[in-house]
Amino acid sequence: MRTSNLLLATLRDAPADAEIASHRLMLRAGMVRQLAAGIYTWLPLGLRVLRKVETIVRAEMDRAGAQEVLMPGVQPAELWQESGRWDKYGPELLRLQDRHQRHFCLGPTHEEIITDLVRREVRSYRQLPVNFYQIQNKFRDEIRPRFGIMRAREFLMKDAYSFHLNQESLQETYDLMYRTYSRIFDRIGLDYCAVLADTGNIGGSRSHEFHVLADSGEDRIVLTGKGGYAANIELTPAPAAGARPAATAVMAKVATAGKHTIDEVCGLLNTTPDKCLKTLIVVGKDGSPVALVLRGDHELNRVKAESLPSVRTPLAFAGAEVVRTSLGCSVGSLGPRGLNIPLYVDNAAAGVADFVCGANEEGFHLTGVNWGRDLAEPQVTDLRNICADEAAPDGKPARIARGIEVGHIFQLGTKYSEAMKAHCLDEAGRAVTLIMGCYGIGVSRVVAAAIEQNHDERGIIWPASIAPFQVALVPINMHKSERLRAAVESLYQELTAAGIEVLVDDRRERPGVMFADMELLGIPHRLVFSERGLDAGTLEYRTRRDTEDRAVPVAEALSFLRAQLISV
RNA sequence: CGGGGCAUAGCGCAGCCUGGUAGCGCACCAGCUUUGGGAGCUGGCUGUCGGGGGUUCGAAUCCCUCUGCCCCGACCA
Repeated sequence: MRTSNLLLATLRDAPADAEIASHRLMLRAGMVRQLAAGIYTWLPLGLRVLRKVETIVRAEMDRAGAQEVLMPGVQPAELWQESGRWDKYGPELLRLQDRHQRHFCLGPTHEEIITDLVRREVRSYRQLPVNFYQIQNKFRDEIRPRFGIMRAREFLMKDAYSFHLNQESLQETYDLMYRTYSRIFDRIGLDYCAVLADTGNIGGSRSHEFHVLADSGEDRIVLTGKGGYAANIELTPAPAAGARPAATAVMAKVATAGKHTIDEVCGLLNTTPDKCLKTLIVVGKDGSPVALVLRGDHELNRVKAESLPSVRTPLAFAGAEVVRTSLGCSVGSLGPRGLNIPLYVDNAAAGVADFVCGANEEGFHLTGVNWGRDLAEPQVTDLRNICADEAAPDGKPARIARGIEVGHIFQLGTKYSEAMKAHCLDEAGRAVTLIMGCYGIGVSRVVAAAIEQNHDERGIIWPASIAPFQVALVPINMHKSERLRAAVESLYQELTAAGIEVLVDDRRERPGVMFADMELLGIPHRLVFSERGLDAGTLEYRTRRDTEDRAVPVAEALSFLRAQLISV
């Protein structure tokens, strides 16, 4: 490819609203352009990368015996009503009507469609197990699309669905997919890990997420080292508290006017957050408030809270108004003592003696409060996120890292097959409900995640596996030298014939501009042509990560590059 | 959805408070000079100032309204 024939839409400045590195760089490098909130056009350069990821994913899925299909993006409401998700999915499901006022949605995922297909086409156990996959755009009307391609509303996903006669068969395919995903992310060359995960909206039992480790990740994962515990923090149990110390203080009410935050109250009362309890009011199943009590230095875990029977899903905090009218004071003065609403207390909060908490009276807190003496022994549960260095379930200290979820595999069980009556006959001729697994990879997100993990101040540094081009040829002042033009052209033909993807910068630009653009694009290898070099019979070579040039004899350029392409 | 912010040329921004008929940098086009790390000079193009309504002799500027985009959203519970 020649830059004269490529939409090289590089920008010196990124739009002001691009927050994270991958978003800025994808815009600056001319990979994508935003059309609407969370909706992007892929430009030629970006599409090359996206296709690279897709190709690797497809090859490994095929290798694992999965069969590719392509399902519709627009899906009839009937199937979603049949599975029960038409009502449960919520506003993330973009619904629309056709000219006959029939209801449809844009597919955020395809369990219903594949289950419908399989119940029609698969009749016998002899056809099982099967695993169908597709690589297709999905649409999820996210509350808040952000970070560019990372959390877009329309995005490219590989989704696969497997069907089985029994749990053992599902487990086999699940394990195979686990290995396949590992191969995929190994091949792409990302620093990733697989962790135990919550099943969320899709449903099912066992599941693993694959995370690319990066500080900009929206998820937090708990790790205890190689081969140890690895899970999303959402479902990592926090360790139980030790025995509660004996009460020593006398309960007292103190004026704390104007002090609402844990830190403010600690400052005033000369204590620390771990001696304070905070009381969060969330919306209950029936709409009435429910109190959750945590230690002042701990964080509420959303998934754990949502698993409480009397808490409404999705978790929502009660509004300030509701709190004031139903509980008689503002949120900064709440405490568990004397609250006559359902009260759930975190393990750690239940283990504190002589604690500080709000008095449920505007401008007052209580000190020296003790469970079982000043208020009833609490109903104890695990409500919080585990903290760094606390004991993980395997007993080792937890390390907490940030991750970008790029893959997720689930054992769905019979959630969809039962609701949609997907059966087939077993060896004895009995109708058996199929058992399902499902396996997703955010293909477009992988592109963004790769950039998050591989960039510097000058631009993107692509892993070779997904770079849009392997080699950039940069001629200096080519318009002045026919000899130089001929040398570039000759090597370009030679490399192309050898199957190497080359981008020749044939623009009549100054060297600085070409260097800067090629580095922004993140092309792994660069060869610079100059009159000076040709006089010496050499080209200058450097990789995207180098800062020094190496002289390479023109005649050896091809063999040299071949060797480099293998080693890098 | 709640809270906040922004909307002026392709991108980044100023002008708005205090109303007087739109500007800067980059990009783009032409020419000349340059040519090893985002060149210099000269000349040029580019705007329904997000849409609609109102106030006014006059609105980018003040008021109302709609739309779009962005940020934040337990840790004040």
